[in-house]
Amino acid sequence: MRWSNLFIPTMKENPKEAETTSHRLLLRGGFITQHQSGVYTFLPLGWRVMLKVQSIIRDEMNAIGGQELLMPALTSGEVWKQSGRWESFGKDMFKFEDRKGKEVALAPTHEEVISLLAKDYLHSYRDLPQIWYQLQTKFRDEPRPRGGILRVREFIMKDSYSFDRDWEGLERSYELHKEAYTKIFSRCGLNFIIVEASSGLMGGKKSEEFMVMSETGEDSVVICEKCGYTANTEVAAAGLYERQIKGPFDGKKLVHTPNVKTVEEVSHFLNVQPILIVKSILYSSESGKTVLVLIRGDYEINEVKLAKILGNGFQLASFDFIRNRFGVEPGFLGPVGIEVDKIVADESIQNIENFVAGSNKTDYHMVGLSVSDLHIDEFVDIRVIKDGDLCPRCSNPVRIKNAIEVGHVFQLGTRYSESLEVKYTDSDGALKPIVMGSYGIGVGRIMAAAIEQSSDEKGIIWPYSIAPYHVNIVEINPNKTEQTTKKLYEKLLRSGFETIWDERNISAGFKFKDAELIGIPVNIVVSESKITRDEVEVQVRKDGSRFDVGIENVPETLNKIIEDKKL
RNA sequence: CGGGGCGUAGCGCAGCUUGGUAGCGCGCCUGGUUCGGGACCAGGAAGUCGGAGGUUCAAGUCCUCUCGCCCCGACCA
Repeated sequence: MRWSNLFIPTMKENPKEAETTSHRLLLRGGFITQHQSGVYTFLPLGWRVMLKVQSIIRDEMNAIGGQELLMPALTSGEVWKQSGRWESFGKDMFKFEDRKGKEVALAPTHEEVISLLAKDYLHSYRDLPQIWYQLQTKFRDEPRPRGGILRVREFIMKDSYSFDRDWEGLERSYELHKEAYTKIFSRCGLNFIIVEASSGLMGGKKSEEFMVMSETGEDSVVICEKCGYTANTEVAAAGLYERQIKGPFDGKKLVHTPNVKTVEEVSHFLNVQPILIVKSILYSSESGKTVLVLIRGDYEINEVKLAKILGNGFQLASFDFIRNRFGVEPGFLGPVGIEVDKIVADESIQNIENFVAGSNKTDYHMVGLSVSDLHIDEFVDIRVIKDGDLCPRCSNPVRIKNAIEVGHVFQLGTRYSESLEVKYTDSDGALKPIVMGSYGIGVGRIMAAAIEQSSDEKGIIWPYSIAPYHVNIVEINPNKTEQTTKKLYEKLLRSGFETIWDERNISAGFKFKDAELIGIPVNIVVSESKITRDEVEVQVRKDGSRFDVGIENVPETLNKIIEDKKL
């Protein structure tokens, strides 16, 4: 298409609301525009990228036997109540009433809907396995949308679901998805890693995430460069240093620490490192059971790990609960002499001696304590792994980096088939729950991640596979070279290159800036001087290289450049 | 939900302290000159100053309330 007919509203100046690279460049390049917090319109250029990504996804999903369908976004509240997620999603789900007063919800995901679909149609082991997928808009009322298109409230997701006879079947469907995902993200030009993950609200057993390393990512992952262990820090096991650390205190005693509550405050007040302070954190269950959790002051509690140990139903106790039950201000809670049902301690406590803890008396701490004073029932790993901690597999110090989650695969097992009674008759005549998997890809996140990973100060550098167009013809003197340029343009189209032709009557510099901003992989400069020698200039966006090419040989040369430079 | 910041022309901003006819740059429109790195000259259009209420002779500016957007953090005692 001719640029003068295209709708590409580029901006010279940075919109002030955009901080991350992808957000800024998508807005400036005229790819997206914001409608409200966390809700965007994809403008023609942006939508072309989205369509390309979706096309790659369809391609690879179909290749593993996936069948595309489309479920409703407007769902009945009833189905969520059946699975119990009406409550657990809570405010993250957009819920409202229709005119008859019936509760409905905009689907944040589709496990319930598809499970009920499977329940209606899959009755025999002969119907299994199945892989069904859709590309559809999801709605989640995120407390805080951020990073432009990275965390939004309305977004397009590819979600697929597998239905198998047994766990072995699920394992196969799961592996097929991992292979398909690997191809999808590779074809989209992303560098990614697969990490162990938490299954969170989805429920189920095994789960892994596909992560694109990026400073702007909201997730943090652990990477061991020695043995290759990778995991989301939400679930990463933490290795432990053997060395012992001793405090400076002269015997066990109570010290006056008026209004000194946090680890940081205690550390300053007593002039002792955080590592020598034991934090005491109280969890309580609805039935009134209490567990005191101890952790070293330099660590934080990993709620995911803790939930596995305590079981569901335990929550961080409120300040008032602590005051009423123990008659002490929360900041001075401690293990010595406290009456709780259980005391659980992180393993890291074993490595310290002669340390500080709360005293259960407001405005006082105990110093000079050792592990044997604490009456610990159980030592466990409940800490959030830190940069430099030891790898749980090989004890090499690990690194922690930010990442963007672009895909997530779950082995759901029978989480939904049990609660929604999705059962089939097996060959032995027995009624069994279908074993399910669930697999998601954020389409918009692929687009954003590609930019986070590939851009420069001039603009976006699209991977060829998802670029909105392949080639942009920059025509320097439109009124003098039109006939030749038109021929070139048409030849490129016939050769299969998605081409735009910038014949706008504006200065050359303007065209170059726009071209670089929107990141088309190849620019072809047509100028009067080179035309007289039957040549044009080919510019590669990725590395800035330029070649004078005979006008007749352009398509062949482009194919060669695309291959040589791995665009 | 807690903290911080910002709403003035399509975009980026000034004006608010100390109330007195709404401004700048870019973009847009018309005409002309340019034409390989966001051109130049001349002329022009465009703003309920986020919204409501109040104080005042007079409010973009002061007061109250409210809506929206961005960033940081979310029970770690």
